[in-house]
Amino acid sequence: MTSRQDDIVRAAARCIARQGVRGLRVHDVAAEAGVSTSLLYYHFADRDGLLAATLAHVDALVPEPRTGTAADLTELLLGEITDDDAIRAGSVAWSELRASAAFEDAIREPLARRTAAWNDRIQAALETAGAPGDTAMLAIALTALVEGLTGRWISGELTTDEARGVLAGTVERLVPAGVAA
Amino acid sequence: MTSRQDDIVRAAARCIARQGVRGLRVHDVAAEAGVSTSLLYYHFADRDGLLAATLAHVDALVPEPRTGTAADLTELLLGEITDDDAIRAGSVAWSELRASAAFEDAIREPLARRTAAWNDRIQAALETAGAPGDTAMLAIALTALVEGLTGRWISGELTTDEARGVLAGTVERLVPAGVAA
DNA sequence: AAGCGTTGACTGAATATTCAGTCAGGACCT
DNA sequence: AGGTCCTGACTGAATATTCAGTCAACGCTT
Repeated sequence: MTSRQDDIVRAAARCIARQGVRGLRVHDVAAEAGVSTSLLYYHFADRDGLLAATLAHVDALVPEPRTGTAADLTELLLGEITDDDAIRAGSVAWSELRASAAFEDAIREPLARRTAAWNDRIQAALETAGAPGDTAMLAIALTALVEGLTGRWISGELTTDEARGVLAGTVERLVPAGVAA
Repeated sequence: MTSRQDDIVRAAARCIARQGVRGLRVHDVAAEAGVSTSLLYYHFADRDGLLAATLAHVDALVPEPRTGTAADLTELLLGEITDDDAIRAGSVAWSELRASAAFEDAIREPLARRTAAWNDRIQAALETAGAPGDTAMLAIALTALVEGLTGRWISGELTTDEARGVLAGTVERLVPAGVAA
């Protein structure tokens, strides 16, 4: 991956955050990267190839799951919903990918892989915290809850604070009090 | 609404279930309905008009919120995730709309209205059931959880039974045992 | 060092494709 | 005849894709 390819892929990621996968225009990507449209076709086979490279790039950006400590759990989850622009852009892209997965087989596998990693990370945090019961199930529920709240958040139905409040309140109810300390 | 209009609207709904709102092509709708593209423009002003009629149609299919009884709560929520084709198609469309709302202002308001009605219904069920605490917040959390799980379900990461299992298990944890009885 | 051939990166302009939307008119009714 | 429902053929705008050719840099020869 040359630096120019990298520029293009990063530009594509920004465009996706703004317009969604299906709103992605090669012309826009070229403009965003400050190169000619043709160059995209020099470096990538076609629009789909560019898309694949961009997904791989975004995928690689996510830090590897670390084993969380007890204190991390709530923080880990709340970290997905903040006023940080990069976080919000990531959430928009994620939500877009999630919805697109129903129609485009190509993105299911990477999406599933990342979801699984996220679930594992949350489950590890739950177990470190000594949460009782089926922690695997609980982890899925928590990450799904975050995704659901994120959807409300980015579609403007909940403010950042409201979404965070609901999330924090629910975690408190789901995971016995001592754990969050 | 003539029967032909109805055919078209139903065809559009099927197309949306397959391709999503943003993947909806008027040509495909016409083919699905077995009529010419031109006829769509005879019956509807434009693509957006067709879309609006289709959304209204789908909307009308959803039963009016009734005051739920205690026994209803879990059932009410689980009803969103079943092997019924119509339910699944509705979920796909809903998820698509939710993701699109980040990019298209036009659909935010109707989406928010339906979400609010759904939240109210769940909150009412919670109160009838005598659930303690902030029932408004809990209702939001539960509906958001359903949306999150639905996303996993329609993107193939969870089977119907797995999604239902996680949902049922989480409701049980969130709402004190006696309530579900 | 100066000339020469070659290559990889890149561009502008042209072309191909996709798609919503239009229009003139046909069929069928009353 | 006149209205209603309907169609096939078309258009224009937006978009993706291709292509011929430019340019700077590099190695090789003398």
